[in-house]
Amino acid sequence: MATSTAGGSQLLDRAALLLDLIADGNSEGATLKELVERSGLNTATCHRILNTLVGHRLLARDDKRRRYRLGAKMFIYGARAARGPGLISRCEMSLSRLRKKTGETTHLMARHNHDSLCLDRRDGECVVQTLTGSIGGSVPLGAGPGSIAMLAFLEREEQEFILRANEARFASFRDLTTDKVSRLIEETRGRGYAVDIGELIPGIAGVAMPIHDEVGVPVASLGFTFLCAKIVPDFVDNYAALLRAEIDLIESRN
Amino acid sequence: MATSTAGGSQLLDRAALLLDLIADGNSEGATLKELVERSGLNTATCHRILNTLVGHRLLARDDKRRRYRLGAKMFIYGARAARGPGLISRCEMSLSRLRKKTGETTHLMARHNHDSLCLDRRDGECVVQTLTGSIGGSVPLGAGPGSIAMLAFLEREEQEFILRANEARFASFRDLTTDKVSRLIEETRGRGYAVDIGELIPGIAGVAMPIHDEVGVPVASLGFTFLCAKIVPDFVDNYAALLRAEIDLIESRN
DNA sequence: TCTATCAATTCCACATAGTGACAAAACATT
DNA sequence: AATGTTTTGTCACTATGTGGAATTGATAGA
Repeated sequence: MATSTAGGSQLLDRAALLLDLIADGNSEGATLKELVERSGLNTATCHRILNTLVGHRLLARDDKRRRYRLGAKMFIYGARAARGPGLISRCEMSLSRLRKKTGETTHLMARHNHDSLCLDRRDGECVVQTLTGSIGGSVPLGAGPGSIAMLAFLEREEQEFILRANEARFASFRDLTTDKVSRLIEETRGRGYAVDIGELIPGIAGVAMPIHDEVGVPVASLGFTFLCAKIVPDFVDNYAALLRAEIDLIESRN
Repeated sequence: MATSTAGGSQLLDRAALLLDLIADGNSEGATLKELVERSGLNTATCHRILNTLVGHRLLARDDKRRRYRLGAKMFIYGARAARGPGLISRCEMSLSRLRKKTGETTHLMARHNHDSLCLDRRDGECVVQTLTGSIGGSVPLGAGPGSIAMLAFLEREEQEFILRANEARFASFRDLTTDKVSRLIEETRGRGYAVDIGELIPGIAGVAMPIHDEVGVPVASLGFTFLCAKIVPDFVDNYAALLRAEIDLIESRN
């Protein structure tokens, strides 16, 4: 998970760790006890840090003060960050253009630890079921083309680590196994983009391509979700070409 | 600004303060020097904290490492928080319903320090110019109905403080002065919701109503933006009734 | 190209701020 | 009433974070 900032400051590192643990919690909200266990911190220390974060509204307490979750400040910072010159605003136009050109549902996914998370999307003309649902939804890295597109271009070592970590979670997806994901990774590497045709959700297909940061690490992906029924020869290639063009544009602004 | 958590932890308090200062920076990005001045921290200390936050990707450095802005984690936390049982997801349905019933642009605004910020919105059938633009945009508290709706129901003392703080910034809005805002506040208090008919942007009107938290403090507002030309008798009242109904629903879930 | 200036970064000795063990009160859940 | 969990406190210790000063790095002007 590489939560070690080395020359950082202990308290801040711990606070950041707790924020991450809480953000990771699949179901929303983590209890003190869980956080103590997962972070390895002393109960008193953990509680003190959480309290301070709640005080600053970076976290919020719920259910009659028994569970911690991300706080109101996070909405605000998130919204603010989205406006700044970050990923989301750099991809905004691309999403809209892709949506307009094709009429399909388009999305921007980003990586967060072992998950792939929907940062932004444009809904298509016909409503299709997507893995992540709307903004904020997440799936284990490895499930779905948007997710594979990122995973495929990570370092081998990291890939394997993530595959092992997510192994159990793949079970809840149709026919998904570590082996299958490995195969998809190879295909995606060869092809340059990820494709899924009705494998995860019957009748639903997806194409996605990774976005790399300045140093070449894949940090996000741009993709389409559409109905398998629409596919005709060259259909997928054409969509991939559209993605390629937008991503070239996005990456050129790095 | 009440950034004192009293029994908090110094380092965390400072880090939270810096995050806020950076998020507040109207133009994106703040330099170390600015942050040192505005926070009153020692340069070295400030630098160390910022570095650690950058290490955790809560902040990001730009322009060849010369400016700090909100980092990638903020997108992620923001997106995650939006999904949880917070304001955004509690209002999601309401926004969509309001948009559907009226065909107008609807938005959810929240308060952040002295600003009012667009957390979510649904675009209407005809594109209208709005004060805040899309998600993440902000205006000084006092400008625009979505903003007045919140300001009007704050404590008097706080209102006055904010008015004084924002005085200079009102100048960049059409005909806006502290006096005028005060007048609008009174009207809004009496009426229960805020209305602007072509005053800030010629030809554009807005209605907005505050959302209160568990203890009755206004934390957000729900509103419409539409063309003045559409207005007929009872038009605004009808829209206000729609807002009222949705907000009752939202607040009942507190 | 060289120099002056201001900003950003690194260093380091010191004291404060945060730690964790323990205990006990306040809540929840059964 | 009994159990388990969360919250609040106290306290001695020292690792942690602090800030002054020095170093390095950028920018602009000559």
